[in-house]
Amino acid sequence: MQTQARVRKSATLRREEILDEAIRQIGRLGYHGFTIRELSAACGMSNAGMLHYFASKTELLIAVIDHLEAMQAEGLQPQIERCNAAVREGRYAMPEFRALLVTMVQQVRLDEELVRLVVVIQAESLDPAHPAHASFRRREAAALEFLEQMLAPMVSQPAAVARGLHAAMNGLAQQWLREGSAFDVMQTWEVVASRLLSE
Amino acid sequence: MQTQARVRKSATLRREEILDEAIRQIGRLGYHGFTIRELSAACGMSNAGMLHYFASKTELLIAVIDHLEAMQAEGLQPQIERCNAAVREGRYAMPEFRALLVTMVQQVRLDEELVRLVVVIQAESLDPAHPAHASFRRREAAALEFLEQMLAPMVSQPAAVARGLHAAMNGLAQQWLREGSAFDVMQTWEVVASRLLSE
Amino acid sequence: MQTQARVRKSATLRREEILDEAIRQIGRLGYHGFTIRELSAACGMSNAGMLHYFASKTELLIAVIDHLEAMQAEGLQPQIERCNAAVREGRYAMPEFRALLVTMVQQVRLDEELVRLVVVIQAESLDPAHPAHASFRRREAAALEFLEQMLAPMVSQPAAVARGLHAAMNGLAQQWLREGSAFDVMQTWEVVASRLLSE
Amino acid sequence: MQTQARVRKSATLRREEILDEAIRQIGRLGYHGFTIRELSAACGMSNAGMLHYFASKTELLIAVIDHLEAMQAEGLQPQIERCNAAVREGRYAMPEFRALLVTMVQQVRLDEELVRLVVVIQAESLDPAHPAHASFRRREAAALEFLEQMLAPMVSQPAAVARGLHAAMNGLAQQWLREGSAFDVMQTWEVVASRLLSE
DNA sequence: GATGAATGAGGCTTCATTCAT
DNA sequence: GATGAATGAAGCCTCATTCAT
Repeated sequence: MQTQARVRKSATLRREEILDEAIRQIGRLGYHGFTIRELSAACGMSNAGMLHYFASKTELLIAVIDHLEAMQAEGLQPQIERCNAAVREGRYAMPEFRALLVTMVQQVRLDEELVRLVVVIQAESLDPAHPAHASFRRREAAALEFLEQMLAPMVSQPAAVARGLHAAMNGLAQQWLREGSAFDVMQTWEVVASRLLSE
Repeated sequence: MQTQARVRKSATLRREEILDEAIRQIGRLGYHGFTIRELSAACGMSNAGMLHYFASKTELLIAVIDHLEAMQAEGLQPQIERCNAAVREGRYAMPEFRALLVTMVQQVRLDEELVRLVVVIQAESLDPAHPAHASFRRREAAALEFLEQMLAPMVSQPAAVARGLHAAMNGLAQQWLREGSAFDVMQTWEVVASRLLSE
Repeated sequence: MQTQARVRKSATLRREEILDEAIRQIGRLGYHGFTIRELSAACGMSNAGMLHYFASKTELLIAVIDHLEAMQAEGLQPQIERCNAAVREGRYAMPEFRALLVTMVQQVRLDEELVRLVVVIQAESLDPAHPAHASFRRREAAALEFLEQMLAPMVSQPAAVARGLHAAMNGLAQQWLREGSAFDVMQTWEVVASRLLSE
Repeated sequence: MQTQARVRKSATLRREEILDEAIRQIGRLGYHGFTIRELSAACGMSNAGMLHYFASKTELLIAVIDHLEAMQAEGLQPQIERCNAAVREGRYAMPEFRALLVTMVQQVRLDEELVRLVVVIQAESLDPAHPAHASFRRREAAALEFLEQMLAPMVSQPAAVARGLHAAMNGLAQQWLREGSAFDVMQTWEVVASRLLSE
C-alpha cells in the first residue's frame, strides 16, 4: 500500500494554480455546482491539502472573485485612466471611452474562462443568500455609475444608455460563450455600441 | 368516524403547484443549488411524494423549462402572430415589432419569478453538461433567428442588431432583478431599443 | 455488486434498539467520543438510516438523556411517592427515605450500562458548552433540593448531608464501575448512608 | 538587519506552558474532545510545533497526568508524611488524618482547573480502552488502600469508610465544579467527613 | 527549535433515489 | 396517490500526524 508521492511547492505557486483551476471549475459549474473534491483532484492534491490554502468553499469563491477583480482592473486601468484624464482636461472623452468599451469586450475573447466565471457567478449571485451577492451588487453599481458619469456629456439619456451598454455587453458575452465563439463579437459590439451612443 | 380532510388533490393541480414552487426555488438557487427535499417541504409533501410526480431532479428541471416555454409562448404568441401577418402582407412591420419588444420586457415586471428562472438557468446552462444546455441553445438560436428575420427589412445590420436587442434585453432583466426593481425598466428599454433600431 | 439487504422494521422498535445501543456507546465513550458511524454499524444499519430517526449527533444525545430520565423516574417514582406520602401525613419519613436511598444504589447493580452513561455524561457535561450541561445542572439541583427537603426534619445539617449523600452515591457508583463490580456496593452504601444520617 | 524578537523560549518553560494550557483544555473537553489544533493555537504555536514537545495526543495526556500526579503529591506529601509518622510512632493519627482530608478538599478550591481535569478524566477513563484507564485505576486503588490503612485503627468498618470518604470527596468536587463554586465546600466537607468518621 | 505543506482517515450531514406499504 | 424507511454516494470539513525545510 503505497502513499501518494508528496509534492511540495511554494505557497504562491500553489495558490495561483488553485485559483486558475478554480476559475475553470466555478466558471463551469457555479458556486453551487463545483466541488472541492474535484477541484483538488484537478490540482493534483488531496482534499485536505486544498483546504490548507483556502479554508472553505466560500473562502475559495471569495478569493477567486478578488483575483478576478484584480485581473480585470489591471487590464482596464490604463484605459480608464485615459478617460478620466480626458475628462479632467475638459476634453471630449468619446474616443477614449469607445476605446475602453472595445477593450472591455476584447477581454471576452482573450480570457474566455474569466468571462465565463463572471457571467455564471453574476447570474447565480442574484440570490441574496449567495456569498457573492453583495460583492456583485457593488460591482455592478460601480460600473453603471462610472458609465453614466462618462456618458453625461456625450448623450442625452446617460443613465439609460449606461444600462444599455452594460446590459448588451454582458448579454453578448453570454451569447458568445453559449455559441462557442461562433460569431464575431468585436464586430457585433462595434455596431451595438455605435447605435447606443449615436444621438 | 369522520372522513379525513380531503388533502388529496387532482394530479394536474398538484403538478401545477409543484411547478410553481419549483420555479421559485430553481430561480433562486439554480439547478445545482435547489434540492428536492426543500422543494417537497415547501409543497407540503414528502420527499418521495414529490418524486411521484416528477421522477428525478433532472426531469423536474425539464418540466419546469417546458412549462416556462409554454407560458412565455402563450404571452407572446398574439404579438408574434401580428408581426408575421404584417410580413406576410408585405407591410412594414416596425410598429408591430416594437410592440412585441415592449411586451417581452413587460414580462420582466409581470412575472418576476419566471424571469429570474430564465436568467439563472440561462447562465448556468452554459455548461455543455448541464441538462438544459441543448434546450437553451436552441431557444436562443431560435430567438436570434426570428429577430434577425424580422429586422432584415428594417435595419442595415440585422444580425448585429438582433444580437444587440437580445443581449440588452437579458442584461436589463438581470440588472432589474439584482437591484430589486429599483429603476424603470420599461423606460430604459424604450431608450435602448430606439437607439438600437434607429439607423 | 450486491446491495445490502434492506431490513425494514417498525419505527418504535428501531428507536428503542438505537437508544439501547446508544446508551452503551455513549456510556463508554461519552458524547465527544462516540461516533454515529459506529453506532449505526452496531445497529446493523447505514449511517444515513440512523439519521432518519435522530437527525443529529446532539439530538441523539438528548433523546438518550430523555430516555434515561424516564427510566430512572419510573424505577424510583413509587418510592418517592411513599416518601412524600409520609411527609404529607406528618409521619417521620426516615424508613421510607432509607428505602429510597437503597433503591437508588441498587440501580447501579441492576442496570450497569445506564449508570455508566450517567456517570460519564455527568462529568463530561461540566463544560458549559456541552449539550447536556443545562440538563444535568437542573437534574442535580433538583436531586439536591429533594434530598435536603426530605432531610430537614431528620438531621441537623440537611444541606450538607444532602450533598454528602448525593456525592457519595455518585462516587461509589464510579468506584464500582471502575473496579468491575469487585466489591459489595450495597453493603458499603449501608455503612456510608448510616453514618451520614446518624446524628 | 535586526535580530528577530526572541520568541524562542527554553524547552522546559515551553513544556510547562503547554501542560498548563493542556490542563485547561483537557479539563474542559476530556481526552476525546480536546484537539491538538486548538491547544497549539492557544499556546501561540503551530500544530507541528506542539508535536515537537509531545509527540502525540496520547503522549500529551500521559504527560498531563504525570504532571498532575506530581503536583498533587507535592501538595499532600508533608501531610501524608505526618500521618505516617504518627502511625510509626504508635500515636492515634486522627488529628493528622483529618488535617490531610481537609487539605485534599482545599485543593478543589485552590486549583480548580486541576480538579476539573481529574474529575473529567476520572469518568472518561472508566472505558478500559481509554489511555488513562490503567493509570487511574491504579491511582484509585492506591488511594483507597492508603485511606483504609489509615482508618483501620480509627473506625470499625475501615474499608467502607475509606470508600465513602473517597466517593464523597470526588462527588463534592463535581458538585462544586458544576455549580460554579456556589456553596461552601470546606464547610460541607467538614460535616460529611465528621459524620463518616464518627462511630 | 519550529513551521508550513501535505495527507489519509474519518467526522457529521445532505442528497437523490428506491422500495415496500 | 403518497409515505416512511432505508441506502450509497458524496459533500464539506477536521483531525492527528508526517516530513522537508
